[in-house]
Amino acid sequence: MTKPAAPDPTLLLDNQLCFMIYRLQRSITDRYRPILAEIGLTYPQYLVMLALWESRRLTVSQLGDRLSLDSGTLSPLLKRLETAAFIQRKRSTVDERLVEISLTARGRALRRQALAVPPAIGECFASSADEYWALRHQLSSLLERVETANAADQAG
Amino acid sequence: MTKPAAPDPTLLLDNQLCFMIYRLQRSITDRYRPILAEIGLTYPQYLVMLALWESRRLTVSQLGDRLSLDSGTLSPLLKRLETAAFIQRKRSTVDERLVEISLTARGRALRRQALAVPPAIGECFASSADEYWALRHQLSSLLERVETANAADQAG
DNA sequence: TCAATATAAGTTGTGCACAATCTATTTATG
DNA sequence: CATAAATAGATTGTGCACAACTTATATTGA
Repeated sequence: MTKPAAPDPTLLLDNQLCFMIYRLQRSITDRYRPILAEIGLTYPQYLVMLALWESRRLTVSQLGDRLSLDSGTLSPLLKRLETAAFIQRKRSTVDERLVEISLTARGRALRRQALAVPPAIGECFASSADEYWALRHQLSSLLERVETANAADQAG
Repeated sequence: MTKPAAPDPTLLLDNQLCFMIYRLQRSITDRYRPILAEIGLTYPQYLVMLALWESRRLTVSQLGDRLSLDSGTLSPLLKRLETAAFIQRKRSTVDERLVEISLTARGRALRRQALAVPPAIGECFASSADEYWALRHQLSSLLERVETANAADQAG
């Protein structure tokens, strides 16, 4: 008779909140993928476009701050959005280190189509407004705790 | 005087729960990265090892079911774990389509070191047991809703 | 003024994720 | 039994993420 492989519950996969959030994130991306594909975007590209529809004109590092992404991720992503003619990149004349990202006419026009995305996703996140706000609150405090812990590690 | 760029709140980045979960997932991975690096694992590799510490022996597709990953992701990942001598792969003699993944001595030994991971992550997920279980419940019902919606799309 | 430092963006290399395809094996069916 | 269909796993190609490095420009301060 052999001992059970993992008697200690601390390492059980299903006890890990991180595993739940890992699956949740991929599930959500799965849900967005076919809907965003219809308007020619991936999920990270959609987030960039959301940021630009709010701000029209951002430097690469401002976008990075907004989305918590570095130039190693953004540079090639933005190149693809430029190839798709949704955005323009222009060196700033004031400070030639900066590259300013702005929407093209096609990028601005895409916003009308994107308005159909949230309804198409449906109510799978929350079945009521109350639930939505409760969840939003929980997730935001969880996010803050993790980011604070990370920042503390960075410093200490 | 120009109109605000995004008067419609449905496309505001910060109103998207998905964006919160996207950042949360990356924040959590950031938190695990340095801790797991000390025992020579990435975060997805850690999840695979957790599954194997529970089951000792799994086929590639059983692992895929457990983690919701396909062979396109698992094959190269398992190859890296094999190179690191944490796991072994062996063709099943009963059904030669199957590849059985099992732990090496080194892989089993790694479990003792991994026991230090959850304490090292600390209490950034929940500050109390009650909060932990509440969060776990919320996330699991959210996950189920999204997966159900995805499955419904698949069918319909 | 001009050398040290800092900042912005891009590049390179590694490792997931996932779609699409391929090969080998097994099971189902005529 | 022979062939069609299904299944398991690997491979290829694309697109993030992120670390480490490079180049160009700006800022600083001796």
